[in-house]
Amino acid sequence: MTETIRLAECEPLDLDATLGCGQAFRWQRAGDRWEGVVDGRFLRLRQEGNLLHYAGAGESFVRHYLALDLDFDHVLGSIDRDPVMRTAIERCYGLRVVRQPFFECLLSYLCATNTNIPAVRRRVEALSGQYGEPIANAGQTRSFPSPESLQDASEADLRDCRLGYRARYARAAIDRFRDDGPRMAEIPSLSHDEARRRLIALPGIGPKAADCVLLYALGHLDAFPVDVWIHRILRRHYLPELGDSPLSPSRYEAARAFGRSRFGQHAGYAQVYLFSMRARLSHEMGETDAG
DNA sequence: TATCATCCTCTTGA
DNA sequence: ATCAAGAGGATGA
Repeated sequence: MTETIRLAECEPLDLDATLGCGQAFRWQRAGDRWEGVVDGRFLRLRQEGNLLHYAGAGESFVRHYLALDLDFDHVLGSIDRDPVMRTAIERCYGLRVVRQPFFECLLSYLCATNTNIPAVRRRVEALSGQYGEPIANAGQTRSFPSPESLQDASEADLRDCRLGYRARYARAAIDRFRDDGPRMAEIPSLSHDEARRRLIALPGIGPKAADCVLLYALGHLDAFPVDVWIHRILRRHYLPELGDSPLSPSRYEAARAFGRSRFGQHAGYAQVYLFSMRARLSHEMGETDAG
């Protein structure tokens, strides 16, 4: 660790919660620090109270990735609307939504359908190991591959990276980046609704994955992804009328709309805080946390 | 328009 | 040790 950021009073951070909550898949705890790859850089981070030690990138890169510029108390204040949320905020205060690279985030959440967090991590690591670029002074660690680096990967190759039936969708999505690159590159600059439509139009990307990309990569903090955990929590604490039938498209939309209207322009932060409390907030029938 | 079976990998429990 | 059951979203019938 070569450099240090002294976190100001208005820049609260809980690094463990932020990197360990399952929003980004390449972080690993190594003793008292975290190691991960972001946008081709091998980052090492360690938090010691209000000191954030870092190496592998410049201060502005680290600040931007961790969204230290965010008006944090304003954001949390805006979602602090009920006792459940208040508890989540108290337990995870300093948890932040990081700013992930678009393509990596898209493929990661394509790999995250119908599966759990550890499996996604293995897929992302396999893709990086096979097709990513080496990084100076990072040992065997490689970057997450670009669309260009993945052009040579066949569907079978992607299956070898444990994608399973998702390999076909991943291959087709990568093809879109090759064949329609400029249009894909527009997505980050579009409005929430328009970007969402374009994302859902991609093979293997449905409403949930699209909402994750909107929130974790495109900066739409009002996105509210609903996975089974959020669905359980909403059912238990907010919307008992959701019942316990599976999450159909209409039910998904109802849950999403509820989250967005209740928590407002930073609903995505509410989602992340609720998700981080999933074990405590959803104990209905001995469910175990898969991630 | 809404359900429902299918896809695959991994974990858990028998 | 081996294997069946189950978890988890997108798709297409």
